[in-house]
Amino acid sequence: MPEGHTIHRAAREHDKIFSGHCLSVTSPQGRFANGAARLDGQKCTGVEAIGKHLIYRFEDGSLLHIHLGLFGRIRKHKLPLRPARGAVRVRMVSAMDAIDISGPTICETLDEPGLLSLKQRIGPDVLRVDADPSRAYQKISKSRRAIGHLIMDQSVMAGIGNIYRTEILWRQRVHPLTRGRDLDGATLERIWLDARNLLEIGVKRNAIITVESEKRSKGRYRENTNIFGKAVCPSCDGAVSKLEISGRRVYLCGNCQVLAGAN
DNA sequence: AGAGTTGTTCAAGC
DNA sequence: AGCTTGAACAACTC
Repeated sequence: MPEGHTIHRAAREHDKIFSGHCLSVTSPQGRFANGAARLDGQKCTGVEAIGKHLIYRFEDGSLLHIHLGLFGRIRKHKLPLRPARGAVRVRMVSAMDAIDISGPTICETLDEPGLLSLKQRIGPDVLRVDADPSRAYQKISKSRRAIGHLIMDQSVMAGIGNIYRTEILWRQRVHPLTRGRDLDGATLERIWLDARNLLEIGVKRNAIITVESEKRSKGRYRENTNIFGKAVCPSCDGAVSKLEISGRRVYLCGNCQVLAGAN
């Protein structure tokens, strides 16, 4: 489920509803919720997203570290609560609100040094105001690997997942197989800014929306993309082709996206 | 029912 | 060293 926007949206929402409140923290399915018992009954002091990682802080200094992986989900519930449905690993309940977390690949308590090492191995996060994109630009311009790989590599820059990768490169007319070192600084900056722009829209809308003029459909959240999962390029009407990069599918338009520096 | 998936890490081999 | 590949894991949808 999650690209970076999902996690940042959750962090903002959970910070609002949980900060300053005592939480009941339980682990209905036991497995995985390493250290959860120690958090039970404590006051939450803040929630933060770092790339696709979520950090909940508690008053005794404990940190709960969550990564949803490919299948993890967070569901918000109304009180009174019903018993957890499905494989819920952690449930957090305040006087007003509750969430269930299912399927995380990481669910553990962390100390400050652990958080520091997490922050150090993650690249600048496009959704964080304290991000330093030049760290990403430097890595990319030294690499001969495909830009389609690099922008989704969380140690290069954090937040982009498989759908945004396709959409950003199409919007910026960059061929996903272009080597990092063959892209100029201006292009890298366009990629960064577009990523931030799109993910921020994702946070607000709770959906991946990458098309320019979207009619605000009432009711349901709906994903709306240009070429991800599409057969025809909306810009030139040419056929969309498919590639695999970093083991995941990438869509591209061979007319619109230029392979720079091929030689 | 079985394949597919908005992710990541690790190990082994080149 | 850097890059690639494959496996493992997770929970749900169609």
